[in-house]
Amino acid sequence: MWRKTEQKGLFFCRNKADILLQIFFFFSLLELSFSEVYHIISSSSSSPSSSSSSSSSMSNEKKNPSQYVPFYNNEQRGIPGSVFSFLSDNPSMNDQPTLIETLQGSDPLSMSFTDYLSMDYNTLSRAFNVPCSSSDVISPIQDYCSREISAPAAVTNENTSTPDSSSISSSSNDAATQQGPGKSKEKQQPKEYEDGKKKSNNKVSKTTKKEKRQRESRFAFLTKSEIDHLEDGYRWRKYGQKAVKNSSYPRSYYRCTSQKCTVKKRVERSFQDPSIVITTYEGKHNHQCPATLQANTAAGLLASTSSMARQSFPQELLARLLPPHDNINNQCDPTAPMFYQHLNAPQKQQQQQQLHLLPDYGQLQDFVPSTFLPKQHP
DNA sequence: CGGATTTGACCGGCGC
DNA sequence: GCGCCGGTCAAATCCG
Repeated sequence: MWRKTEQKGLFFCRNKADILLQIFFFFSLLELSFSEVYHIISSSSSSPSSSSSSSSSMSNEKKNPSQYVPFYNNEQRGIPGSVFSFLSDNPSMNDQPTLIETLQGSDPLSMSFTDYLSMDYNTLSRAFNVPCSSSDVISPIQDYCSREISAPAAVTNENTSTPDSSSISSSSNDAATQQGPGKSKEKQQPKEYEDGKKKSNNKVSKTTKKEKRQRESRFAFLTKSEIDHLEDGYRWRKYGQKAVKNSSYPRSYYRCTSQKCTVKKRVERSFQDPSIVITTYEGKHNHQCPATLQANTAAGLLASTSSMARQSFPQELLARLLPPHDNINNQCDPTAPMFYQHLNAPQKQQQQQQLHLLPDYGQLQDFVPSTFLPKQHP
């Protein structure tokens, strides 16, 4: 599925913040919150403090956020620092504001990864204490975003100038706002939440629409790809295509094919850089990712209950996902063979063979550099 | 033949 | 009120 896009060169981690954003994006697709992920980590951790934390305690009471948010800067609070240790590899980390401190006024436990994806890139960068050059960050649509979600902003980098790189962007507003000068910003999707209703039944008051509008989560990301419709593990049905003003590339509209799932996405190409695909997701899936389910079933990892299925996957994922410092430090090395696009033919073949031996992680296989994946021992 | 895609028509919001 | 535009519908068409 995503292997197609890998061959075209999909994601490219430029720095730690990019990696984090991609991880966040993945977890957002799983609709996992920090607390859920931390619980998954802690339940498998060998440390006494974390292994003793039970699921019941998690669900029954709301404790200090520092106990559940892995980015909290204090291992003495029971955080499995090794898991997210790459986030604090800076010796002066203790002097830096933690994610919690940075996100003043936010309840980290109540935030999903989707919420974090909606944060400002600078905020994330500060919170994670990762470098973020000024040229990496643009916030051209923050004003628009404020209409819908409290503090989202575009998250991307300058890599449109680097041919083989791609960026990941998070925003609650319409990705099309990045395309053209201004015109669309005030007119973005006033009725896109009226999905599935007959036109004759669409007489909904403005206030109702506004309320519904605020409930929907939405984010967009940019991908350098020759393929318009990127596989993300979910099944989509195309229900429309429109020409985009000031762009020679059409915009495609997709709807999740799962029953009662109202998630939609739009796919379009940037008219400024046609090699960039702008994918805008809207809403949250009310079901599991079919690709994940399939992979877990095939690998015999799928538990009988959906809750176990949700946990087993990221639990293993996190153990594999987070690399040692050396790997992280190498992310900025453009020569590092992290993705197919950087591999020569034999390497690509080898990588592809390895991937075929692995469980299908759906979109993760594209988010996570191949070096993060477990090595296959004969 | 059933599901997915295409594509023209239609609707509603918004600016003028 | 009118026209533009984004978003959606649904019949026609395609395809495995």
